[in-house]
Amino acid sequence: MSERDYLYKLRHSTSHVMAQAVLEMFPEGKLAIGPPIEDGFYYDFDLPRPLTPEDLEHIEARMREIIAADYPFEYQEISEEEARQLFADQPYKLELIDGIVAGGLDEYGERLEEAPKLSIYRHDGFVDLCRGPHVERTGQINPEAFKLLSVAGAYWRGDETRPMLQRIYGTVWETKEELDQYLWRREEAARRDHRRLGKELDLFSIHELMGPGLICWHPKGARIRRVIEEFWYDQHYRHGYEVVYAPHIGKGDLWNVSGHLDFYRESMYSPMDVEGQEYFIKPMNCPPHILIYKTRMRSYRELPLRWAELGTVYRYERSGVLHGLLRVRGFTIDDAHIICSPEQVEDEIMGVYHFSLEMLRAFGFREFEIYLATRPEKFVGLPERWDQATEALRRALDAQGLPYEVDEGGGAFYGPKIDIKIKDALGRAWQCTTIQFDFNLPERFEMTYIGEDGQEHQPYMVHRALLGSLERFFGALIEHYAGAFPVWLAPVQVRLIPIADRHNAYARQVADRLREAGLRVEVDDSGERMNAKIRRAQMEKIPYMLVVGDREMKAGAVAVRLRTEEDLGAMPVEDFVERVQRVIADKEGL
RNA sequence: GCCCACGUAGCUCAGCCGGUAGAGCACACCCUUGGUAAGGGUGUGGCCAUGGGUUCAAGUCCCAUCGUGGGCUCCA
Repeated sequence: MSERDYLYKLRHSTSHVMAQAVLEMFPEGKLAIGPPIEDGFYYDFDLPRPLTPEDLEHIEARMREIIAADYPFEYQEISEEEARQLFADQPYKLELIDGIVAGGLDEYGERLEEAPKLSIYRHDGFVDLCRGPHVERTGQINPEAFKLLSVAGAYWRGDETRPMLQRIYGTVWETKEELDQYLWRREEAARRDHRRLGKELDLFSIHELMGPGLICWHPKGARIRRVIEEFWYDQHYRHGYEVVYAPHIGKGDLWNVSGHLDFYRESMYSPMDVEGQEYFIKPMNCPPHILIYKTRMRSYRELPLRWAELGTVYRYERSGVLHGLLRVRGFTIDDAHIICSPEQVEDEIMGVYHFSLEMLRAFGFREFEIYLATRPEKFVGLPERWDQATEALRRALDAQGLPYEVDEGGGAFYGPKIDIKIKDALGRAWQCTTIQFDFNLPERFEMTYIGEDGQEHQPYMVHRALLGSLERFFGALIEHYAGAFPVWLAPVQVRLIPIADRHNAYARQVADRLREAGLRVEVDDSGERMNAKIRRAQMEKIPYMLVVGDREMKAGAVAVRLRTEEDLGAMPVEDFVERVQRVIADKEGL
């Protein structure tokens, strides 16, 4: 959203109107910042007491009065002195002024490009330090088209060592219709929330008794996981990978060599004592893969080695960050490590990137956010190697021709990376694919291979996950399809619905035939009426409902109803099998 | 971890100003055998998250803990 956009101005202006209303309620309140954001705006305040939902109603009501009064927004450039005087009792504003004057920092603490300039916006009695731009008058805000949504805690400048402020989120649009549409979108997103669908569709559960962030996969969720895993193994063998398996715990010495105890300890669980030795649950899969590499002398002729593992790891995550399947404490990475020569690394990166998009597309994802994350402040390895590696990643991205953003300083301490994200139902982006260079481990484990020249060389190592983790990817899949999985993934593909009990035997006979053809089938022989059976199958989002009664029994047929409510009428069982097998092979359609 | 809110039957939720717990769905049994989204009846089911406190009396008020949700910070 550009600063020139009307919506940007509208949201920014609404945020000021809200701040005025809040300050009138709490004259001693302190203002932090209040920018427009995607779909709305927020404003951070330091207030004498927590806000309640009722407060939001009062604030909204007062905002409507301010809007109705149609005050003009007035822009004014001021000197540093004037600014300091004006905001003398607003410590956060003073800090902002310090930033702008001293370092040319904007309200987020980011460096400003243009020369620092102090300006304010006024309307009615309210003044705010602000670059603008704004709409001309408060009356331009449609009182029917805004809504305050929630109050949340937020650290001043996003720094957890600074004070916790109260943030009010709001949304505003040009028309009431647009607001209603937005609110409807939010409700729709909540309806397809993977946590809700996971319960409704009996896919997975999380238990207080088990521990937060630990997932139990139910039979139906596990069915889907198995399909994903089988497809994944198949694709990896096709792409020249080998599969390896490694233990889930390892001695402290291993994690010392790898550097995890130095760099990653805060994400690792406390050690367990085994005969006086410390063992740790693995937070990553790389070290054992390297041990496999080091079991013998390696020749350049073997490279590249591509070793994959669906490796389950456990990481400590702060309790507040856990989120359904998307952020958990135990998860299975669809991991692989590519060990290759420096000359091979660019092709390997290219190959992984291509493979990744192929994989994500197979699961129906079409929109991605792609990032190239570069060297962070804290890093290991030589800067020249970083540059070289970053360039290799950049060339791979350019070759594919998809738009990407550069995340400056967002790389891991051991190497630059490419990340691919997909979005969840509420618009939050979640990382799936990550392709990262690793300058650290080959060094630490003294990995070598014998080159064409008969000398020892250190190989390059690329660490990559395509789906990210099976848990997170499953969560994204659930939301993406709102639980109506494509046929190849659906835990139950076909439900047989006998009209009366006398059709049960025929239904079972058909089910046997379908199972023989490799389909996942269930017979609903509950004593319910057909309508109830259909309703139940419909709510379970089963792709095919096969109704069988006297007519079908006589004809050796099935009456096919799709979950889209389309009725295909009766067809011979073999025709149905053929249709479904085609749909499964296509990975789409019904 | 931090801020705020929440935690009542397997699920979704009522439960007033403190006076000993309720609905729908699900589940079990009985009747019904019905052609494309809920047939009817009967019944089972609750340590009101956990532990303290206030009170004659706590699902209800207070505190702590655990868990969940919305955010912040951090990550696959």
